[in-house]
Amino acid sequence: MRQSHLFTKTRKEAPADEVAKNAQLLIRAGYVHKVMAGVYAYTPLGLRVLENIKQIVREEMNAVGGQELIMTSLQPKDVWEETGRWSDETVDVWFKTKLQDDTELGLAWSHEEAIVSMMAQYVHSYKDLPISVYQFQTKLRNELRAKSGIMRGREFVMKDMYSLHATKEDMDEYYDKVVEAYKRIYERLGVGADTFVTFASGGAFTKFSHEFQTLCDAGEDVLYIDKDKTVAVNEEVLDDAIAEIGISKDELSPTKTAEVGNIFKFGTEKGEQMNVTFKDADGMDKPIYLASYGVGITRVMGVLVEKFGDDKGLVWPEAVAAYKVHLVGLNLEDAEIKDWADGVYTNLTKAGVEVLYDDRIEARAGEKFSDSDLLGVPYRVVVSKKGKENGQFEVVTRATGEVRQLTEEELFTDFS
RNA sequence: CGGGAUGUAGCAUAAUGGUAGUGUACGCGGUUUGGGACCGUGUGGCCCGGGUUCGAUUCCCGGCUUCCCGACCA
Repeated sequence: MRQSHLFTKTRKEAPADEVAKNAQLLIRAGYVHKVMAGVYAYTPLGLRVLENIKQIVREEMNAVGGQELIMTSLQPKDVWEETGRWSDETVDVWFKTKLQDDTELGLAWSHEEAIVSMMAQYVHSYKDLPISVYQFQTKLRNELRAKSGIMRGREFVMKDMYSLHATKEDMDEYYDKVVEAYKRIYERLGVGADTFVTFASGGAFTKFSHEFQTLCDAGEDVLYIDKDKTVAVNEEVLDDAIAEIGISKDELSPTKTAEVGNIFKFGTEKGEQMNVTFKDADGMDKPIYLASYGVGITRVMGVLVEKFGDDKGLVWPEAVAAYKVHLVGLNLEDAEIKDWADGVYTNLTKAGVEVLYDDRIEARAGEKFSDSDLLGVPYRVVVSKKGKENGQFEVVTRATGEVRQLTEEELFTDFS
């Protein structure tokens, strides 16, 4: 991508109304555009990051047999009434609307009921199970208070997977597999060492529910963690947990974390409420077992910004960066240098390297370097008159600041 | 939803009961050219409604917006 073609521009100052680091940096660098409180558009750079995160999640979900689909944002009322979750008293984040004939509709804040309702048409026998389906969907939640930039919005992208089983054993076994898949996801996203699986709190499903919490100052949760990071307990269940584990509270220290995943087992609850059953080997009707598994894709993006961003701007883990290489062209007013830089860009791209090429002729070096730091692309490769003369490229690793001088051959070996 | 703030140009800000200044960004001209350089010049603005007043961006009332704290958060 030629930077001169990007419609987004970097800016020196963040809007005064953004306090969250993630929103400040993402807006300054041109990855997101704020539309209203808790609602952000993803511009081309931001979308690429989002898609990269999704792809990692997608690969891991596929690896445990998940089949991707996409449900709808418009939800019929009756399906949610079957489980008692249409009521605003029970679910206070509903956006509701009406068809022109006054039929009430809900805008999906989650999809358990939607999935189960759909699956009633496809699941008839124990031979049809298990089934695991997932989607990336925009969830709409009428939060009383949006906050923390893209980490808690009213509209956000979530990966939600649902697994249906004939038996509790099968569900439990699959659930454990997904826990491992989730660990791989966070590992690949670069936050594996800082992410903990904890018992979730609240509701009737506490003991069947787990959260994935990543250390993050901007998070809303508090985890009690021991020195070796082997024990991590959610503050909300602290007293019960330390009693159970037999550990003293003094050995744990509170740390702020952000919830990046939440998984839970419904068991047969939804199947019973919605009368979704299958025939077992004896020909008896049995309610399906259901478990669900969520990852907040946009929130994860925010967490990565919060964790890795520094005073100069964004710092993306290589696995999710919008581009791998930021090719920064200097002295481009010199046609000879420009041709050469263009050639490097073309060849790197042809070699399969994702390159953002700062081909702006009028921008000065200082501005380009500042932009490069702000954009957070993992590797900056400088092409300049100086470099052309000595046949070398300056390669700077954004995260560490490490500087290398590579020949053109080394450059291509390194990056393709 | 309770509490506290907030609203002036694309962005960041200043002053003001008599229609608004600066920085940045943007346009044009010129000098520069490895860390947001400089000179000149130009374009562009008072959240909405009502009230007080000769006159309101300013004061008052209401609304809306955005942010923060709390509550909430399958």
